[in-house]
Amino acid sequence: MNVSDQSLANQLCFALYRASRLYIKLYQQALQPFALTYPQYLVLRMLWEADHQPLHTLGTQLDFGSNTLTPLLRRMEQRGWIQRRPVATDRRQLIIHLTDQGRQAQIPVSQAIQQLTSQQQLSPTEGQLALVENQAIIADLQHLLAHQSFIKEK
Amino acid sequence: MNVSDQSLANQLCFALYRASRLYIKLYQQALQPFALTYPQYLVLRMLWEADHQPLHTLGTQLDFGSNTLTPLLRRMEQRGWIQRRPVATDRRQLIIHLTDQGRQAQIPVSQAIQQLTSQQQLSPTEGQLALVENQAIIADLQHLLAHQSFIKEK
DNA sequence: GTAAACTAAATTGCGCACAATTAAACAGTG
DNA sequence: CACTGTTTAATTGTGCGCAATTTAGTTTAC
Repeated sequence: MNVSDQSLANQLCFALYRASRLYIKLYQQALQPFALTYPQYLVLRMLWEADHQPLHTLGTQLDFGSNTLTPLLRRMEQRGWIQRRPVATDRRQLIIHLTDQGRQAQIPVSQAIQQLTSQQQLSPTEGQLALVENQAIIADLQHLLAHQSFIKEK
Repeated sequence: MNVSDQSLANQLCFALYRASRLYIKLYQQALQPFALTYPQYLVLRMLWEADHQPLHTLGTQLDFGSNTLTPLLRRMEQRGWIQRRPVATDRRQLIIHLTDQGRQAQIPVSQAIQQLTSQQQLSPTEGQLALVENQAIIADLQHLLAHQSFIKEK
């Protein structure tokens, strides 16, 4: 963006911030009966897709560091969704895998989400467009932030 | 959205979540020299626009409750950006107004933000489009959430 | 083979977000 | 005036996010 677009960036950042919080609030309504939070649901979805992932891999996909994931996964283990297992070959790593409870939650949790998201009035076409636009923003910001931290090291 | 769009909603929610976090991370880089956080910057911008606002009004505009604003404003007062004054006519209310430091920060803070956001490669046209799309999502979600809480009360 | 560089998880500390509750003050009604 | 309902801020408790650091383990270079 060029120099005259302060206001656009401000509006866009704020819109993303509000939209994200509202969307998560909607998801939390569906997740509340399961005592799951949105970030925990994200972890479950990753594991439903591919079980037995190292903590590090989950972090890469969700853009979470160990400082976020370690306590989050501890809570999820306490509540019986997952288990955390050390790796024999590399004792730094931790493999996360689903419990039976975690696996069996997939269908009812997905249904609860669907029950709410299906009530959205937004057309799928507009949703698709928003998705593409926001992914472009993500790519742009990732590039910019990577470049910034490169500058900082100098 | 219709029932077949679980995956779209999931992707959209996650994209908003990631984009929001990345954008805020960019803003925090600009705000760090001033020891300001992004939500604190939002409050400052509201007050630069219109000083002497009640806590409640700030909360409405930013979609924050008193449970978020009360400690946030306390920290901002401690750091000299604002002052919190009781109202004579209604002792429940609290008027927030800028200090000299808070007023004088407008130009340097805005410049620091501009310095970073101007480096975005995203075209203003695309930014505009994303803004419009996301505002539609916000409106949709607000409507849906308001309706949901109406159901809950029954 | 071992010192240095690297990698991964955990820890620490702070500041949000937000649900739920409490407490205080105000406004309207009979 | 007392009563009821509403509005507003504050409080409490939980769970992220994330910068910065620490600890432990592994790989690489010499």
